[in-house]
Amino acid sequence: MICKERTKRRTQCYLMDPTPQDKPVATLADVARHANVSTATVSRCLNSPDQVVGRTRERVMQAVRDLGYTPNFSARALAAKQTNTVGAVIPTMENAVFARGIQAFQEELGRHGKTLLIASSGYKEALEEEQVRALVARGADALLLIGYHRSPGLYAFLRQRSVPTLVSWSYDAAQDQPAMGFDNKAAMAELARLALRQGHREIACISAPITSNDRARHRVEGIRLAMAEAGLDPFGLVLTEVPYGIDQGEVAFRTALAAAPETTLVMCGNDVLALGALRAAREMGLRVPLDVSVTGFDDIELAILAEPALTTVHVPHREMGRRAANTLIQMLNDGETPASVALPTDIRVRQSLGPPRQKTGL
Amino acid sequence: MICKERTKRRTQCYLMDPTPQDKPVATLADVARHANVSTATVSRCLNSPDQVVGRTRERVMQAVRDLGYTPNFSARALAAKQTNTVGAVIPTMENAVFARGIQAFQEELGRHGKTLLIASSGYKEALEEEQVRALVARGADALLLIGYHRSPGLYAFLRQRSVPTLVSWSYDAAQDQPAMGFDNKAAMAELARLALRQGHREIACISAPITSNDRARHRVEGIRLAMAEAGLDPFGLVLTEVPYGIDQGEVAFRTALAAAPETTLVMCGNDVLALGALRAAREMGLRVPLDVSVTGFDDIELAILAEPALTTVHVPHREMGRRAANTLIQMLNDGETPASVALPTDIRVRQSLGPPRQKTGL
DNA sequence: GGAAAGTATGTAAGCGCTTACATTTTTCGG
DNA sequence: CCGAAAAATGTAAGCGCTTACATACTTTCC
Repeated sequence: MICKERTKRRTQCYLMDPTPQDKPVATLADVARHANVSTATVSRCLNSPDQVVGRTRERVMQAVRDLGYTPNFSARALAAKQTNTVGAVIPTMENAVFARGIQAFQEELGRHGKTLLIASSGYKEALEEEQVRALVARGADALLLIGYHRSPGLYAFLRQRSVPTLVSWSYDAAQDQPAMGFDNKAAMAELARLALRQGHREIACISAPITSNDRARHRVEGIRLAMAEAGLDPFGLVLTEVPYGIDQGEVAFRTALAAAPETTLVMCGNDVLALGALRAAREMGLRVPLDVSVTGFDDIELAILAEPALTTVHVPHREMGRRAANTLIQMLNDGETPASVALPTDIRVRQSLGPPRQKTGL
Repeated sequence: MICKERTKRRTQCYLMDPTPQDKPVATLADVARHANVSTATVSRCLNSPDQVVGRTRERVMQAVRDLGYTPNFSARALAAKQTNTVGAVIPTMENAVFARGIQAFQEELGRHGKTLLIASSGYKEALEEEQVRALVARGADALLLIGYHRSPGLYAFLRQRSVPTLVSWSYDAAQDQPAMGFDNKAAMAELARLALRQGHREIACISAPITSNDRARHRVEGIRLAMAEAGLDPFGLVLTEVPYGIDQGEVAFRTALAAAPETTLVMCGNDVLALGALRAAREMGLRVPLDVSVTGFDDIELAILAEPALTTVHVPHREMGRRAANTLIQMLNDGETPASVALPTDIRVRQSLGPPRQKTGL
């Protein structure tokens, strides 16, 4: 049972609730008393052990063990004005892509003694802003954010609080915000060029909503760029925007094909949508890639397991996470703004993309 | 640039680094001064607004806005001795199952004004213990843990610190630790019974390492239970233990079939391993379920997309996460230990399980 | 109109730690 | 063996907030 009514002196808790486990938790001062040194010495033992002579250190460490002392994080953060914590706001953990990148990010941070605080925004801009502010209030020393798109006010806030911030999952040479990402537009354009070379002309795109999601927007732009290069009208692209999810991909595929039955290629903004599209195609009795080709983006583990295996853009998520961590740590140490990095992506050609069906006197 | 050398008076920072963004962040006291009230009043405005009369409140809130004040989390936590933070240690975020449950957990916590702190242990017991201690040191008011298996010392620590703790993803009536989970053994036994009824006798199991993972162990036990019920030797089960991952499932499938070529059914400890098994089967030219049946556990989204679709145990992960959040919040409020809950699971019969092949005079 | 009771606000003592500066102890060259 | 420099340790002032208790101001009711 918890001692809820806070009372001035902790010992009074005993009166109200004398359960044995409510023994007050050991503090630095307890350790100091037990080891017969000052609190400063204990603190030094914990934070910079080599400033303390061996014999004393032993004694203090023994006291720490005896009392089962654990430093209080809040007190430490308050006094030292740094938390060794890095925050990250991602759209959702349910997207394997973020889970993978963030896992690597966290592992690398851990290796450097930093802790990761994750928040998710559900792809909602307002919620993201809230989460960012919450992480800063909690003392995040640095921040990892996904994509560039967010209010100028938020960027200003981050600058005012001097919180080193790194953008990820995106790379845009035109932006001056440092990033560790990849060029969504170029990557998707390359995939589109490949498809166009195979003869596709009637193209549909299933994408996440593009207004507040630069990754999604850039991918669509990539398709349009390739179409323009090939002499097609970039606005001939049939675009269907849906939220994230396999089901959504399924729905969107039906919508798109209903709107444009001539479609021979459906390029999806990510693999999850593509998987949904594949499912819809199967249910509709369309053979992939004979009747219609489908492509994805991300190269999640399941892309290769799908039937047919998904042609997609491979993104080095783990490497991105790892390197983002290193970059952020360096920003923290040097206080310098690093140059943005565009990680290379490459196309994984598999079965879901083939030449378009011959026009049989339709 | 960050003012790194800490100096006694903040203003001295200016001397070393007069960049404009280093303007000191507004504190409670600043707000109080600006609104011409005491810090206590400001604090009350923020935490229990109805204790403050309207006119004063307005004035304070205006000051808060004017100064762009954000409360300092560490200071608040230190003074109030509570953080409104719940911690969770999961094996890995890369497992969609945890991602999904935790996402729901977080959403529900958010609805109640609590923040989630996630750590991952990589399925390593020692690391998990470390993470738990770290979360407690950071002031987690409560904890969500996966499975029962952990050192008694850790449980003792949690009790001593009176941190309400809920076990999840597991349910065992024999344990007195409160849980919001499901009965892994019973669920797997049911699936095994179904398979046995179809005539399978040569069974292999691909599982995560079972020594320090009660979920995995209970699932294996479930298979053995069903085998025993059917008059088979429970230790005739060919068990292959591998780490988590599609690739691992693939490897394990080959190993298992090499060791026991007669196998007609491969029951996997989770869907990811099963997906790997499916892939291996395909590569080996085995038809599923004609030559060999495969089952999974969890019912991840992709189970239905696999070829053939995976017969598996459906687990209500989102509901589990949501209810775990509610239970934990209740524990926090009442200080009472709730009864454990076993959520119902059910079998999703799909194509990957069929009757065993006829013995053709092998 | 004034005492009692209730409301609103202020005062100030911590919460558990870090760290600048002061003091004590050790080391070491001459 | 002495004194100065270096190393180890101690002292105490915060960090930014909450909250028990004190005080001031309103109501309420006889």
